[in-house]
Amino acid sequence: MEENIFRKLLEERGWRLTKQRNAILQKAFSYKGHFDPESLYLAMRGKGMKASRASVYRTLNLLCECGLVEKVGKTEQGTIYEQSAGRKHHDHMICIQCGEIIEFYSEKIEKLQEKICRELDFKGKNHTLEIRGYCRHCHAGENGLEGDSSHGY
Amino acid sequence: MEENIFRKLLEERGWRLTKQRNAILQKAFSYKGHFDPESLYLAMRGKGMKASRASVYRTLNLLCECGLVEKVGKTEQGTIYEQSAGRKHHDHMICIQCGEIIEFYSEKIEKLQEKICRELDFKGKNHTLEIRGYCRHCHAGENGLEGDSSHGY
DNA sequence: TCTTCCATTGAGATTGAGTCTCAATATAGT
DNA sequence: ACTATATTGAGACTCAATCTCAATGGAAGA
Repeated sequence: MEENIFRKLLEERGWRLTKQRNAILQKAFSYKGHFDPESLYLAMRGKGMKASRASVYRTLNLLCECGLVEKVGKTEQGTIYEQSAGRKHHDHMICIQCGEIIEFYSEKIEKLQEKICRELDFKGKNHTLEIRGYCRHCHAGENGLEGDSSHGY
Repeated sequence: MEENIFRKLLEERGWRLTKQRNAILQKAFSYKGHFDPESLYLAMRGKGMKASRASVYRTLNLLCECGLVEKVGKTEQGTIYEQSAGRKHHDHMICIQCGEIIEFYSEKIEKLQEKICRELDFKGKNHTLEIRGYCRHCHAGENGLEGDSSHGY
């Protein structure tokens, strides 16, 4: 039961595992992939478990500090989170048509980043690599119409 | 004079090069590096050239569509832009202590991304790679205290 | 030049994510 | 149970960004 991991991590920092925090925790981990605070909040209202918007945001921040959850990025619709406990690091492709998010991982890219950090004397803590474009389903039939081939794509 | 390039691009789309648009254009291009809409707006108020906040946001969106300017990313303080006309694509390191932004470019990383896109049948349009951490000046003297070495850094 | 038409502007209202406030409530330790 | 402290939640607040709509202004024709 992962709740115990949470409790331990929380207690190490002198935090309490309250009903609300636990509920938010459970809900966050019920998502296999990505989620945003507002959806999580609304989804919880539906069920018996409820917590205020303020608590949802507060708790998500705590979970981030614990390293159980992490911010993937900011979009027009707000911050996107995902659970990170036990998950391997990965990067994202985002379809700008349908919004699909595809995860990928490249050992080579990771290594190259480390190399560049060393070269520039930068102490990297984390990073995000986000490729925006059209997914398999959305670029079917298009003839590469508009724009911006300046990046070599 | 780059203004002519702008005018041509605007006219191609049936847009007018108004005083305000031109002023915003000039101001945006006066930045060598990154800028945000609010700063640009405030900086303009100071000078003779002025435009409303609404026009600044509207015009920056137009400039993005033209490809003259591009969104680098979203931060707590809002969207960061940079001019992209004539500039080579590059990625960013951001110091989470002092906010310094370091630009870098890696041909190898670019190529790897293209390869991964092909493999996953994803039509990449653009991307952002952002490494967060501590710059040369800010990590001096630290002993790698807190956190998150899970990414290999 | 005058007039009509339509794009553009700007002040302020509005939205929406996220944070803050603070009184009420819950919990831990004694 | 009592006290001290942590937490909660409703709603106020902040701030970026967009929207509204009356007023402005430039372009093209009469």
